Amino acid sequence: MTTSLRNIITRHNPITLLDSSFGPVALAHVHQIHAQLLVHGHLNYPLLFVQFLAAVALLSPSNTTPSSPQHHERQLLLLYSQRLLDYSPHPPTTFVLNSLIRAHSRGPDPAPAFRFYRRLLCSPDALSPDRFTFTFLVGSCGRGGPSSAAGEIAHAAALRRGFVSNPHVHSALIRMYAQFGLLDAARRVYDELPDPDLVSRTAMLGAVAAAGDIVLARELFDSMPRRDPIAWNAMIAGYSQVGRSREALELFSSMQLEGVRVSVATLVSVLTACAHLGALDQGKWVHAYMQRNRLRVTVTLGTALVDMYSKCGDVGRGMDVFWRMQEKNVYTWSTAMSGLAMHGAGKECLDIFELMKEHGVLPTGVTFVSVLRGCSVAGLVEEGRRHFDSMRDQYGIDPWHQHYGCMVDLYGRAGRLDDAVHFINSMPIEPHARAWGALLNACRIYRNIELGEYAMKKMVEMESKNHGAYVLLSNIYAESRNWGGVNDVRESMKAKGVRKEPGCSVIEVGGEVHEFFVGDNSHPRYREIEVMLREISRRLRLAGYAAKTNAVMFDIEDEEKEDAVCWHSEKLAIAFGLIALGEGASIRIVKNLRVCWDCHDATKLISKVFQRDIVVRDRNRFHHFRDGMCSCMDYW
DNA sequence: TTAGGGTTAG
Repeated sequence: MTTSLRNIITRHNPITLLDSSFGPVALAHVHQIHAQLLVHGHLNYPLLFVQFLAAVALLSPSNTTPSSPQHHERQLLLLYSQRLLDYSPHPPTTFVLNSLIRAHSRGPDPAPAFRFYRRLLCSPDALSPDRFTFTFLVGSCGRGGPSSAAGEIAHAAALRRGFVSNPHVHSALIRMYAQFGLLDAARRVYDELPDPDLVSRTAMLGAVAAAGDIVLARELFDSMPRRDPIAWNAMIAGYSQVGRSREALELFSSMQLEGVRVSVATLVSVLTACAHLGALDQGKWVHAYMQRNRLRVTVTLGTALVDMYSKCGDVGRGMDVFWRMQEKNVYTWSTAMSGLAMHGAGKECLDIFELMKEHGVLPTGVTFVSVLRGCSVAGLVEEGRRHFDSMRDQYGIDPWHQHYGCMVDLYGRAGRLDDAVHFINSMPIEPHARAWGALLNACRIYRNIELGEYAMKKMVEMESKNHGAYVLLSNIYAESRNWGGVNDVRESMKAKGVRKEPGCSVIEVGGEVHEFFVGDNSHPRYREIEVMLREISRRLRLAGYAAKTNAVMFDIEDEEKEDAVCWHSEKLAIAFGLIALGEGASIRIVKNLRVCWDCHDATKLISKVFQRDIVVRDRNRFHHFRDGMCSCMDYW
């Protein structure tokens, strides 16, 4: 081809219209462009033919939700590019096959990528795979299926042909083994290079966050000769993923102090940390930062924002964000549903579920956890049963332990204890401790000692050190003033060396997170807190409240009952909130355990006597206290 | 003409 002809073709090249920066391309466009190329005879030129094929193939890779219209479209584009290859007048080149391997590498199944790899090896023109081939081929492994065999084959081939030290292949291998959870294998690859580059170091750091070894991850981070924004993100994400949320936020502060560029990925991890901590002020700050810097609200970022608002107690604002989001995926819908269920808005949760289905989004197992919780908090037993049955019948999802647990909870909360027991007995899988736990909680609500003892026995058989079982049973006895029973539980805990997880409540004041443990006097403003606690007791007593000392049995080791009630971590946090927050500001607490009856009653009364809205997130759900009432209607 | 690391729901 002469240079002038090439220029003309390039200038009017319709293939450039397939560039992904033009946004989604419909198959119809591809047909049009194909027709044009044919009419003008452009496809006779191998270069343009190859360019066209590669462009079509590259339109397809993306993580679309199976069965979504976009997914279908992309599958058709993949088929289209394969047809082009099959009917090509030109022999395939490594570039063309690389393009197809890459196109398949983003999908859930590495098999088609390997098909094209074999085609490359068996080509009559004796083509050889190159560094690009292995980057894509390795990248296709690790996402789908439990088998790491394909990945090992790709690794071996890359090794044989000497491509492992290519930085792209090297980092792809580390990431692949990390995705299989094979940390040792990732480490061996990492150690093969004497001086891995920043990308490989970050991949290794990510592999060590994912495996939960946060200390080693931090060592890797600190030992990096140089760090770019992605390395910072990886470390922040690591903290966030293992629940070390405070460290995540601290590192985010350092990142800003050092003037490192903040990206969407950073903010997603920061929002996750805020959601975990219940740090609404900091979460709001991130939202404002996004608006100030006009950051594009991607699906992931928007979803993280919805989650943050819901988990920080402001589900209304979370739903505002949700409705404004242009693009929603199954994560977004499930997050919103989970938030609504957590706040007791079961009916709304189910409405969103219907809307999601109308939008053609396929629910996952996680979605159904929210659906069933929504039914549970709304007391919709039959509807819950229908949804549970539809999981397998309509969507081919085998229920997980969690779904069975939700069903027991659903029957139990509705007072249908017999149905709950029957459900457990008819489970096709071995009932797990949580299922018995849900039954035990129902026995607490409905004060069924006999069944409660049985559920507890089953629960302890499975998890002998599950302190939750002991606490629940102890409460059942205490509620019925069966002090002998309470004592037995206490002795049995001591004998088995079971310790109750210490209660911890967190409250955010002025963007700072304050943490309180049971009987904790380490806070710098403890003196004032103590005075406020006395004031609370005085005013509650005036209002006719007597502490329910039986709930003290939560604190198995504490002998001073009356005092201990006052010292539960959420009371400390509430007292601090009353002191440190402005007049009328609502108090938001995040607690690691379930709220006990006494704290629940006391908080209701505090909300009335002090005229304060109090929002408590406990292990399971939210409680909105206002004017002496709680949104859970004493049902949790 | 092709490339690697960080990002969401229970």
